[in-house]
Amino acid sequence: MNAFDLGEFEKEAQEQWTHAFESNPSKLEKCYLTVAYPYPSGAMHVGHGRTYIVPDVIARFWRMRGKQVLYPMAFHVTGAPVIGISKRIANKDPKTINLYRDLYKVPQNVLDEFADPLTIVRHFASEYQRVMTACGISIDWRRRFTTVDPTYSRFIEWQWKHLYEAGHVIKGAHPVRYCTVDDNPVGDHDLLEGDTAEVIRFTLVMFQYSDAFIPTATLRPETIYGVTNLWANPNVTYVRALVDGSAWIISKEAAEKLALQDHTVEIKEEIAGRDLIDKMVSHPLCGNVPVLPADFVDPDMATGLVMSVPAHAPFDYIALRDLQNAGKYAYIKPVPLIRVEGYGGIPAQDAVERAGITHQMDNRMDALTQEIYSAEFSKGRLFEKYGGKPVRVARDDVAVLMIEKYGSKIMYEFDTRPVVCRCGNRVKVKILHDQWFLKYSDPEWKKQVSSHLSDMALVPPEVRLEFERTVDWLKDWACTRRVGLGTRFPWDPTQLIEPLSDSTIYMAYYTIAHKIREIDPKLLTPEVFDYIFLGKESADLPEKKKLDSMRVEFLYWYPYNYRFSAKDLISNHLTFQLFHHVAIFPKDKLPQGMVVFGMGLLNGAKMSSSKGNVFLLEDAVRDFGADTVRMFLMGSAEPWQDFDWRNELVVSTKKQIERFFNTVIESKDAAGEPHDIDRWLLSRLQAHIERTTEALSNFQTRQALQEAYFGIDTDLKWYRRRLPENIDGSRDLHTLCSVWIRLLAPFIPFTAEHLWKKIAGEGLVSFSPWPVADKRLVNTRIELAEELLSRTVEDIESIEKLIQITPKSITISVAPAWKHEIFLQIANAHDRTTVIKEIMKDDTMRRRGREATDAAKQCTTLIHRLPPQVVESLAREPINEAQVFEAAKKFLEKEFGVLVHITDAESGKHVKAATALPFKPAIIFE
RNA sequence: GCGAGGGUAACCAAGUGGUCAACGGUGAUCGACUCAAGAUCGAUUCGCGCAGGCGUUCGCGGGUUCAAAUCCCUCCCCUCGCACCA
Repeated sequence: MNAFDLGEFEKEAQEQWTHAFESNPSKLEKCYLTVAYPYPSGAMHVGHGRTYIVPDVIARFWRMRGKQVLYPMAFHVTGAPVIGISKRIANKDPKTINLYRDLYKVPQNVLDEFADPLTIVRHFASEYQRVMTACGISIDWRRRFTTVDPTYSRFIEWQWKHLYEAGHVIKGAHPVRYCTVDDNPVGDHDLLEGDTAEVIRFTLVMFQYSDAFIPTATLRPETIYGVTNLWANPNVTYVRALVDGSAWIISKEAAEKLALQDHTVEIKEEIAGRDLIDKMVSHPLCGNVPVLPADFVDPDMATGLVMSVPAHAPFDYIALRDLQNAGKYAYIKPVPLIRVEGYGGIPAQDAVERAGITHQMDNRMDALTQEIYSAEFSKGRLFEKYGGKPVRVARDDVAVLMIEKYGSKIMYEFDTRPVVCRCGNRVKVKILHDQWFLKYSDPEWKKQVSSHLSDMALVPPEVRLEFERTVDWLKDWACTRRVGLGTRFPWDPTQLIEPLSDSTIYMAYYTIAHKIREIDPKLLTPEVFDYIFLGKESADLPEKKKLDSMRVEFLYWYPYNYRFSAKDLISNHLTFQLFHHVAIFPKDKLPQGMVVFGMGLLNGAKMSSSKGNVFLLEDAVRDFGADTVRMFLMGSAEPWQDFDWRNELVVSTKKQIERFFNTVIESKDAAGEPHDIDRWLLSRLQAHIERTTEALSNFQTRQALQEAYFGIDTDLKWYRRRLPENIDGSRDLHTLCSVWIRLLAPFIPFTAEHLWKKIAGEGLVSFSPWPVADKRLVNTRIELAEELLSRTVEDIESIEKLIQITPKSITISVAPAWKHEIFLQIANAHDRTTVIKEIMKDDTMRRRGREATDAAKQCTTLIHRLPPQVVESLAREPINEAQVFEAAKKFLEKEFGVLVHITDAESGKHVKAATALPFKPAIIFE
């Protein structure tokens, strides 16, 4: 059967591969590759395909190079997303139903089961395995697990015991975005609006108002000395509430918020905003000030009341000025308290007037506020009578003073609003207690990670800086959750370990996953894992024999050689796993390298499941064949670059595979005697082998394909052109095919497996030895001769096209010996600018005069234009050009259909002959 | 805003001082084969040129150099990350 049928090849190979990639410790050197396991909440698209195919190509490459390769896979099912999905499906949310039923093509009877979240991940996990297998990904499936397996939970508990004992896990309180309807913290992806909002810490300044307090929130407590009034919104209903037992006047919204931030709040009565206007309030640091009306005061911002510092806040300045322009409160004057370079006595006035702002609603107001805020913070200094400290110092000092002496409290609030939950409710800030953290901020821990990072191999090298910044920047990570799937947190079983935190050292678990299943989870105490992973002996270990065999696995495989993952995981997962590894494992078991992937585009637009802009991997395999999908994904971009899936390109990739297939089928039985051109072909092949090997060693899948496919294909074109008439390919083509199939086997394993059977008879190409370049077959003489010939052919073609006449004959005039001498001298010269003078010192050259200097100049230009390797070879050993052309005379005459003469330029009469240079003969049309 | 990466001909993309008018691939045009279509093969694809050449190009502008897509500076634009989420 010689037909090109990818589907047939796939069936053939799958039968032989069933258990082929199961990998056990052996005498061979190991190579352990791991990729971030998927969260199977939907169908795989071609972007996922690339994520798993890249490591597979690398795995297949190293396997052929004789290493014991481990490439395992598992499924991450802990976390909350699937819970939301199952709820939405149960509630018949049309968008979700559409996604799962129509796009992911989940059968209705399965969809009905999706009310149970675990069913969803189980369903898609088996789909993943099926499609990965269809793509030919060489995974050891015996080691498959999910993160809710009881044995895995025991492993996580063991890990956390160590983290805890090392002081990396701490308990604290923490302000979070919170939805009171869902009764849960709100993540970025759960926000309808306000995803850029940050939680800011405000100081509440407590103004005395008769028997109650009016708290105003500020970021600038030091400006208390310049307060001239408070602002209240006359159209808002405020409340009088008992907050921690004392009476506060605040907005209704504020009462609700404060109740979430460690305060007991009891609303007593409502107070109309207008009833507060013109009332006097006081604070020990600013004395008595009035409450003034302002429509801009937002009851949903902090306490709903604010203090006014017109000298330093542009908003306050304009609001006051507007009231005064209406003839009111003329007695109030801005009170400056900060001196700052670049501004006059009243900075807010200065800035507003300079910007020409006349109106409260001017959209430059925010920028102006920010400008003054920054200027005063970085360069401002309080007046002597207020202590004379720089603002950056005074701000904290005054805040502390207020909290200690004047009853101030802290209130958390967003910097921009509104912030709205997916459920439609306004998000608030809540202080969460009993929240546990991984202390990634710990400088000592960071230092260990940095130090290890500097020893790691990172691909591509540019990501190193990003990793370093991430390690610096990481803060404490909240590592427990209240909802979702996962392992219970050992010190508070009401909480779960957060899903990113349980996925940090699972690469070690793969080494034992297929064996630990045989042990009752109840027996898996921390001591058991201490033995397997750390070699710590202890009494009464169960199932010692099994443990020993797991210890052997771990010691053989670990540490992993490379971890593959998309670049968006640098700032969390990829860095987290380094923290956890350095915390748990000894130095010789720490990760050795990481490869970071780019993103996937579909026809130029970002791939996104939620937007429906995806091409399902299964459909791609069905429509184009697994090898086509693989070769396209590997060849269209290097792994770390973004790739763009476009059907038209995929179609042409399939044609390329077919061309390769046909070439091998046609050539594999060639038996002719080899000619010089065969020697050329094999010589070139050695370079392709070398460069493909180097590219794959560096994870450059695209570069490797350029060499292994297009490089060889181009050579074959020249080869066929040069083959003497009536002569078939030689038996060397068989050698070439054998090499070519193996070079392409990591990329298109199905086709390769099929062809290998045809050419080698038995054995799997997946386990056959990777080709090694044979130096003895490299023949630079022949390569140089062909280079000269093809360049000359190109020249003749371009002249022929230009002058548009059919010549009767073509004469090729090779350069005379003395020009070769000049060429050599220049090529070997250290300083090419002075070499011409050196040449002209020679008598015979000087006698040639101008002719010689011109030739020297032309040679210099030519040398710059030729590839350095060519110049180098020529300099080492010049070739006999006349001989090369004589040998190719028949070929040239066939190519151009006219008589071809070869002459020495000196003996030719034609003026053109004088232009002959080494490696660039004169061409004369007659 | 902060951090990282990037802008190359119709499109994708290689290329980090002279091998560069710029690899390779797509698309397009022409030609061969064919009754025809498809597939396949060959040629062309910045401008000019009836002799292998010249001119102008690598986000914009400026600089360094005998020589710049490549090094330096200003600016413009794009992508990714900025966390309690996989």
